[in-house]
Amino acid sequence: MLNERATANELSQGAAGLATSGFCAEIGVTACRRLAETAQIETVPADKVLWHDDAPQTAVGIVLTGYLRFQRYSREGRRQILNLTVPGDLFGQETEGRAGYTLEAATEVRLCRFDRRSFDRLVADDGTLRRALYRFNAGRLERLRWLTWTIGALRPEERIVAFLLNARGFLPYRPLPDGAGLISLSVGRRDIADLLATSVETICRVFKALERDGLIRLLDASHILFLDLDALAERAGLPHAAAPEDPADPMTLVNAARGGEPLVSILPAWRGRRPD
Amino acid sequence: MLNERATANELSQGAAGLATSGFCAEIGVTACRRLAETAQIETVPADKVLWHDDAPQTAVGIVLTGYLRFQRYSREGRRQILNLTVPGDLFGQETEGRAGYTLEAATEVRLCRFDRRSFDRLVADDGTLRRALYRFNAGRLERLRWLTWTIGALRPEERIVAFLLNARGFLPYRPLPDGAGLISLSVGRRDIADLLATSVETICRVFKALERDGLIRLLDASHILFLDLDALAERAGLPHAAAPEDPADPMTLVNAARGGEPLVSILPAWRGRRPD
DNA sequence: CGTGGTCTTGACAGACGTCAATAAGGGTGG
DNA sequence: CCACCCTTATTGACGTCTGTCAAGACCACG
Repeated sequence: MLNERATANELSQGAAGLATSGFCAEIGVTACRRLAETAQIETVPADKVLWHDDAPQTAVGIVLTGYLRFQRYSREGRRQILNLTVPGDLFGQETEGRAGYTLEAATEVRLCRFDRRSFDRLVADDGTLRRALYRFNAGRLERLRWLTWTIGALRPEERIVAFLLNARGFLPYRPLPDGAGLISLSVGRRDIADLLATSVETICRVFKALERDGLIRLLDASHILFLDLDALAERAGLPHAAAPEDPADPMTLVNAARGGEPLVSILPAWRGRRPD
Repeated sequence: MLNERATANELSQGAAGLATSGFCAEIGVTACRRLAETAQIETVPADKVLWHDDAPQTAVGIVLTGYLRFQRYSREGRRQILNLTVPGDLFGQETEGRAGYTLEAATEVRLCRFDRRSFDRLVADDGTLRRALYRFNAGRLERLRWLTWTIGALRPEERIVAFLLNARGFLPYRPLPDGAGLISLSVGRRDIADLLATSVETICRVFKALERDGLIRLLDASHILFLDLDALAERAGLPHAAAPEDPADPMTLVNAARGGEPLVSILPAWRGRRPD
């Protein structure tokens, strides 16, 4: 694990890597600078537990790259992921987890930690930060609503397709000139399954079915080529073709920040191939 | 529909009817008094639409009695209820509903409306109110987490039982001396089904099964006698018997306020009966 | 080149949603 | 006060979706 003292410069480097609607971009320059004083960049491996209910950690920070899962188990071992913390998101700010929630790294994660005490003090002082926090929480609620609605009102296949579509907002994604797009599923099947309340097997089957129908193309286990976005939206049971990028999608509201994966590298290798 | 100008007195009457953890109790006397100036008590019938996405209503207020449902439909007509607004809850404060949400009365509802403009101004002025708002939103998030987890990680039967148990926190409920309890399901089966992402038929079957096993007793369609709370908790797949009233249950955090139904009236009629 | 983990595929069973018919209330008007 | 009707709840029968189990393929890593 990599620990280092973050200079203000490094932090703003990190912040610069985040897209415009990341939390960092909202809080204003002054707050950002004051936070930087206690910030430290850290890299944690996948599956590391950052926080669970009986360990009142002082973990507050922002995810720079990678993904965290906020989850809870049922007694019979079924797991439900309540939130995917994506690059640009604040994490650990919630004190209210009295139930058995845990916060874990879903992938290797680079994050920027703040001293809890300083953070709280800063929140008390800085109205801009407080307002940003408020807006962030509103976004978090909206995201959870999307998830709940998806799980509750859509069938597994629809869920999975809907997830693929709005994953464009927070997973490494690159639109291609011909209307297609390439996405990188950097989180594992298991996590996707437990987010969408389905099974990894069903995910596989749906993926293959979509490929058979020519809507997507599976390059490898973690790279999918979207061939027909409209047909996908149709299949997801969405009102209409979800707008490619900009609005309407609650998930993208908070996270325009992407994973920062070198998505280009895999592209050339597959570029010329016919869809045979 | 009943419209009247609320005097400060009437409002505090209404507020007095709310239990301690209702939103009203949190905002402090001054804010409460200033709100009362523009408040008006109103009674709306069941199924009345209070708000939907393309009608940017100025509806802000507090539910005094009855229940609101905050919901969204899928294209195929499946509905998911995202939140039950219970007595003591603030409603309408969320501006962020760009998706096709609607807010409707699930039962006949008595509510206390505020002028949106005054309310917003008051929020800007009063720090206490703002903090209460923040806490309220945190509670709302926690409630939604509970729902999501319940839908995602529990099977239909478990969901239904879990719902029954924590409905003690927000539906008319009266604990009985012998450890039993009487609850009034003032919201219809359909709404419960769409909240828990299941069907009314399944709810019926589960109820009957629970009655066969002696865990509950169905007095009539909307009144249930809890006979064995521990066994119910077990059946719900909960870690242990959920505490009767006070803590641990996210749903009760925000709403200790109950429905205010004359629950006593039905009681004597069934009291002496053997469980045959 | 083994080994463990994740992903994929197939076979299978059962839970639960859907459809349809009946029962039970609750309200309204004669 | 009864008859009627319409909504909601209940019960039964049925089919299928999808989760589970088990085996195999595919990587990535050591």
